[in-house]
Amino acid sequence: MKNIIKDLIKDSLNKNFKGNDIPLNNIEVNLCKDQKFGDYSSNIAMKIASSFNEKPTAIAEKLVESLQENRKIKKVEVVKPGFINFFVSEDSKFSIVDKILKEKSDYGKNSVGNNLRVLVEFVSANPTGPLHVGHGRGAVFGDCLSNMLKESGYSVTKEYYVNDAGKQIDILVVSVLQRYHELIDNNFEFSYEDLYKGDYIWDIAAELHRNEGAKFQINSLIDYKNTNIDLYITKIKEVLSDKKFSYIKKLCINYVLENIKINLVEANIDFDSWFFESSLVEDKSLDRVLEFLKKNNHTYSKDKALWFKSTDYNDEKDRVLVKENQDHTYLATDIAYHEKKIERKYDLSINIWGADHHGYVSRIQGAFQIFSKKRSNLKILLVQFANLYRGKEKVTMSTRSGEFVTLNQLLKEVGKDAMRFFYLTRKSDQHMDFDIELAKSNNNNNPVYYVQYAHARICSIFRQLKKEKNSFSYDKENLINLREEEELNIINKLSSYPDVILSATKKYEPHLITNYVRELAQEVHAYYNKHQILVENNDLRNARLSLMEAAKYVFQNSAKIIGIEMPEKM
RNA sequence: GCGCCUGUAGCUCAUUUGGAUAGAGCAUCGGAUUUCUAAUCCGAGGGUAGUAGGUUCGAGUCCUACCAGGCGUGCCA
Repeated sequence: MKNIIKDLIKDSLNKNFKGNDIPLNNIEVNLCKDQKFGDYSSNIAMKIASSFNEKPTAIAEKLVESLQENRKIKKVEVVKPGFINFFVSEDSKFSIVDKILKEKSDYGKNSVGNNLRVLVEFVSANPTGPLHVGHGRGAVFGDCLSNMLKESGYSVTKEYYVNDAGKQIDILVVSVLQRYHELIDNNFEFSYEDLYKGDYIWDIAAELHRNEGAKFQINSLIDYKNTNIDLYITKIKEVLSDKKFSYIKKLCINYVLENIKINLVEANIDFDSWFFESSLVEDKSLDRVLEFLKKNNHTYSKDKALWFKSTDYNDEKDRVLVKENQDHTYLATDIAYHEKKIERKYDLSINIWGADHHGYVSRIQGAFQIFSKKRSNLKILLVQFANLYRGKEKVTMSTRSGEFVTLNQLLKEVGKDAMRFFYLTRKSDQHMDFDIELAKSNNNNNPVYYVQYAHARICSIFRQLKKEKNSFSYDKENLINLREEEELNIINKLSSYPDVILSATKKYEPHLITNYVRELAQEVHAYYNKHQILVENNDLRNARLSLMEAAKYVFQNSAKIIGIEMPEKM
């Protein structure tokens, strides 16, 4: 509909201002907030008024006069500052119901994606412990965004980047070894301040002990108790042998990743691909990328370290790729990983990061630019953390101390649907507060129930219809019976759904969809309360049922994108 | 210090690439069910959009300064 109006305006512009410099491809047509202004409006007259030195209203009048007749437009008006308001004919409004009933689960889809290959990388939490609520928002955001992109015709791969090669993993191994030795021999003092302390460390140690006995016991490290952690790790690898250390490492990573996968599945998130940092070292991609950077003058050596000239790309300072001790940094493998994304021929890479990583954006964008020559191919979206509250008390979290609320706990407390919906009601770059107590104690205040209830009510109507031994038969001609204000409101809402999907996708803003579906639920509840759907008159009843059936599809289609259930009964 | 993000009703947040009277939910108060599910609906009160300027037909939205909060500023990941 928007496009039809745009074309009409374009045509009229050509008639009136031919030869002049008018942005024909940039005509704005928007849905009206208020019904009294009509259904759609355009501000084109005000936009171009200054360049013709005429009053906006005068230009608007001129444009309206030469507008072509169209049976879908009932009326066109010019209002005060210079808006042109369009009133859509009833016929054309009803046709949206017909369209939905024909397209069903396809209603809302579009093809702007044109099958472009998109890689969405998200969560990517270090496999050093279970996912906690800090990861939740990004996880849900990334998953929903992927669903939206699919709906818009992109070919989407969801990927989790597993940091299994760095120092943090070694610390995890040491943490497990510590508990393992406590299980074998309490006198073995293996303490170190910075180790991981969660219960899962005990679980892994116990599994190791159960399966392998005392095979990994070591006795000669007490002298290194107070050295720095790097030295400590090196020493352990030496005493234990690299082979045994790697064995335990593999065990740890598998254990933690399994746990993460289970959590994600419970949150209705599944990944297409798990990319391991270690593979970049093993297949020499890292070496290759470092060589390329060196050769092309993007690096230099200083203080026995290799530096990346990230200041060439808006970074505040240059960054180290290879440390003095010849270990590579996280950045080095991350650059190799992004080079790999280009090599894997994705048209668009989307990274979803916690907002605390924003300082990292320019250096990765810079590196990406070096390999792709096109900056626009990498989109980095930052998701603000949700502050977690229990009542008035803020919950502080730290993976190290082991004091964190896991994603699993949150899922159990508030449920998958509520969690996903709640996370998605806010713009992702906006800080948000998540009060667990409120979400737990006040289930009926949760917006997700409001939406699901609207859908369940519709289903209930159809159940009642069956009970009355009646049936629903659809006839397009019947739709003219929909004359109530509430019915037209619902029709308007339903017709804007494809636009919402499109603009949510373009702007990477899933919250537009949760807002939309809540508004639709509101219209449906209001209608349900005021009007009886199962009326005596066959034509009217079928018309109303058609409308409800259409609404049902839109509820289901948006629920699929949001990733929640739409129960038939509550 | 420097950089990025944020500031909208008592609280949590919306506000469609700058549009018409800034909207929801929660909380408060008052109503609605012989009816397809009351997890619902209808109504009321509640605002200097952090502050001060600027840009223009028009600013919560863009620009500048200041104030307040968050994050970043590692040869950590």
